[in-house]
Amino acid sequence: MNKLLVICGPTATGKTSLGVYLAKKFNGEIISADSRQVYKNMDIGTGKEWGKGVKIWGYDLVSPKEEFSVSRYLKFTQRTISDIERRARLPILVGGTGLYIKGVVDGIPTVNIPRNKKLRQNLTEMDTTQLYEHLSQLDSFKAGSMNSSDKKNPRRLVRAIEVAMWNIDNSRKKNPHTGKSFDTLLVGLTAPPDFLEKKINKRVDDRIKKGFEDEVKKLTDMGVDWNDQSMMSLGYRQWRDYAEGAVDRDSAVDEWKKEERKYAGRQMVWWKKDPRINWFDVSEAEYQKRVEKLVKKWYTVSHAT
RNA sequence: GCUGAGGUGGCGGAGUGGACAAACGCACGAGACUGUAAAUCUCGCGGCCGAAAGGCCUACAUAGGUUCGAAUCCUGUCCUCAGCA
Repeated sequence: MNKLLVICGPTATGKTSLGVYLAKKFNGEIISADSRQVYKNMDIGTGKEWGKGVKIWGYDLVSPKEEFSVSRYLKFTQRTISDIERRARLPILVGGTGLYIKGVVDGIPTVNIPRNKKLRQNLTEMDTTQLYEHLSQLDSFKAGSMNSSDKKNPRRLVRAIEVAMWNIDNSRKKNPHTGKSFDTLLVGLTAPPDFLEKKINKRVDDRIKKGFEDEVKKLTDMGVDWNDQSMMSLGYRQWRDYAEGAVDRDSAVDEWKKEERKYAGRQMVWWKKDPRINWFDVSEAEYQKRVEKLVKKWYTVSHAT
């Protein structure tokens, strides 16, 4: 079975650095699993790290005016991973977008069911109760299996309806995306909250120093709308309030840092229930060596199979 | 010193006699997650008991008072801010 190394964990834990380090040791190439680095012209704010002597795939896939999705991401990774394997190198998936990693590692069965714009348009008027009611009529099983949070989440309800409609219209066809199975090693990076907070704050300050403000200006100048999916990213989104004069610069920066911290928390909620992840605390000395040891063991053992 | 406004939970801020442990927002905590995922959404958030229903206690600067009943009315005290001296 082909190998896939995954490095996940909350923002600002140094995933890419570790990825680069391991790529050099194990003849690997990195694939970014980051839903924001896919946008062109958003370099500083999303923390792209070029030129580290290792090939990094997954940056600059689309224009920031475009819509992106897990589906597109998975199509991209399928191609790219095959390509890396063909060259007999190790694919290293590195990133903080849990759903994207899940898609690659475990597959998402309904991912190839396309969006239905017309349907979505028609559904915008409905509130969550009505949406849920509607879903129940189309697919009572799905409706019944939703948890109390998703039942009140319009976005999820709309998609569930979309999937249900598709299934009705295409009952013959099967369109499963099971994903390819890999011999996967999952490495997770964490840090104590106060350590992480300092790192986050510093990183935000660095990004501003590197010219984040100009980057945002270029984006709006080239016609990217504040409401575009890409601009809903951390930092850009908080910058809007400053750019529009609603808040002063310092508050925007503080807000950005705060949201970044909250995001790290959400990321941990996603991963901490996955027992397959091997966790490492990046505030501990020599952690990279210990990861390397683990990877080495996995790398050599599976080669024999 | 005088006059006016005001002191509510970690914060902002509602409430002006009963449905108040106190709207709403923020922060905080816990979670969800199958084509927007750096997105979106849910729950909790004075204390104690309880699985829950619910119960008990302490609370709206502070000390008293009026009332069946007060964060809401009255009085004293202490603070804060604004205007005048």
